[in-house]
Amino acid sequence: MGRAPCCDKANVKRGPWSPEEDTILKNFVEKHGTGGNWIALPRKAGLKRCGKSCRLRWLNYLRPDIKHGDFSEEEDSIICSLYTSIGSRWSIIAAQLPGRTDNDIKNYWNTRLKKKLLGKCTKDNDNQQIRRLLAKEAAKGAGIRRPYNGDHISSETAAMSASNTQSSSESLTEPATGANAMNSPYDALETGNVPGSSSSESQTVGFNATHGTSTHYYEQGFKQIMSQTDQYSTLTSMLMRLESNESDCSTDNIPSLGIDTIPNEVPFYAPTAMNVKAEAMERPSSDPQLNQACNSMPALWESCTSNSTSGGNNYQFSTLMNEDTGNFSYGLSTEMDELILYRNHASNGSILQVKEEPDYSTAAAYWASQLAEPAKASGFTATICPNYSYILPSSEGGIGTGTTAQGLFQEGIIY
DNA sequence: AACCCCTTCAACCGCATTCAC
DNA sequence: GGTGAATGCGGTTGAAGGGGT
Repeated sequence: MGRAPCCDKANVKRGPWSPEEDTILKNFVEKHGTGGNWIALPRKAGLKRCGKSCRLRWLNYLRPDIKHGDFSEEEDSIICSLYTSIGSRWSIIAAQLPGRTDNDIKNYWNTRLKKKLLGKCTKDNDNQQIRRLLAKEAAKGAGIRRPYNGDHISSETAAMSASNTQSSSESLTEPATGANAMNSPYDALETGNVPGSSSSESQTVGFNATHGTSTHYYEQGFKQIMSQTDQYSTLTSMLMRLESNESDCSTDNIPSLGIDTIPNEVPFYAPTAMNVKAEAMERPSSDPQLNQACNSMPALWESCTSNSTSGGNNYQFSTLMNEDTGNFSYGLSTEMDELILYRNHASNGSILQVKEEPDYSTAAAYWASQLAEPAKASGFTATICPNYSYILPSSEGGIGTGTTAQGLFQEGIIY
């Protein structure tokens, strides 16, 4: 049996609101407020409307601070940026655009903005291009970075939902400051002026958390890392999805969580310059250049992957491609990065079994001694990755979020 | 003038979440 | 803690209007 209707459908008017109805509703709400009860409001106001309909009419049309009319370039950028970061969470996006309603923004995106971006794409590679355009549109606008920096991950949902109360969280539109500030991620890419890349800042990479459970561990670890990225909110939502399905996080079940579809979705290409795509662990790759790299180092690859799945020192050899530049970089990630990935390989299958301390020094040394030269010899450029994340395919057990190159680069090991 | 197609956007619907008891 | 009601949210629908033929 379905849910009981909220009102008597036979006795309520539906369809467009008349000016008279608007006047009645507007006068009533301005005089009495909503009384905290939309269901009872139409009866009190003398309207033959469903309470939900009244609420919608008021919120989307009648309330005094509604802004009608065309969207500005800045608003476009904000929408692009947030859509790229968090997807179709229109109420959160609307909270960043005073006077705009979620319905407005949703309609605007679906009918115009998306087409505007698509119009710039060629027919052959729309998906690739729209991602890049989104990233670039987003990078143009509003300095939206690190949207939830400083908040406990578990409180993200609340912070997002309570969109009007941001006292404890950083405003979405407030530009990043301090070591994390960056005019545009593209700037960093072009200039090599990587935040946190100086020697004095290199020690900030690592994880200071003391560890109880993996949840605590990656909350702390990811918070620290992702506070330096544009992708914090994206990854947070991803992690929360996994957290909510903890008991199902076996290797076999990862695909059922839908995680392996994420890389194809626009929202998971956050508005960074990098759009780094992970090709790691997916051999053979569709990319010949990547295959060449992998094939030139089979022993290393096997060594790394076998170590990774053993539950021991989980160093992961990764080959990352920067979609914007076409350059490749090599990385070596430690357990922090593969928390999601490798917890599935733990002998008992428990996600709580993770190594406590990611060891970037060792990882970096390993890179330097074992991987850097072969990488160089293969003719690949190690691209500086100031802030990035990557998403691994599920073929080897799930997804991971990467900080490998960042850690290594900040250690000053790479070139 | 009539018809068709397309775009826009207000409104609806059903589900999820929150709230009150 | 459980339950039902209220609210919030995002996807979808369909009426209205504009432009082209």
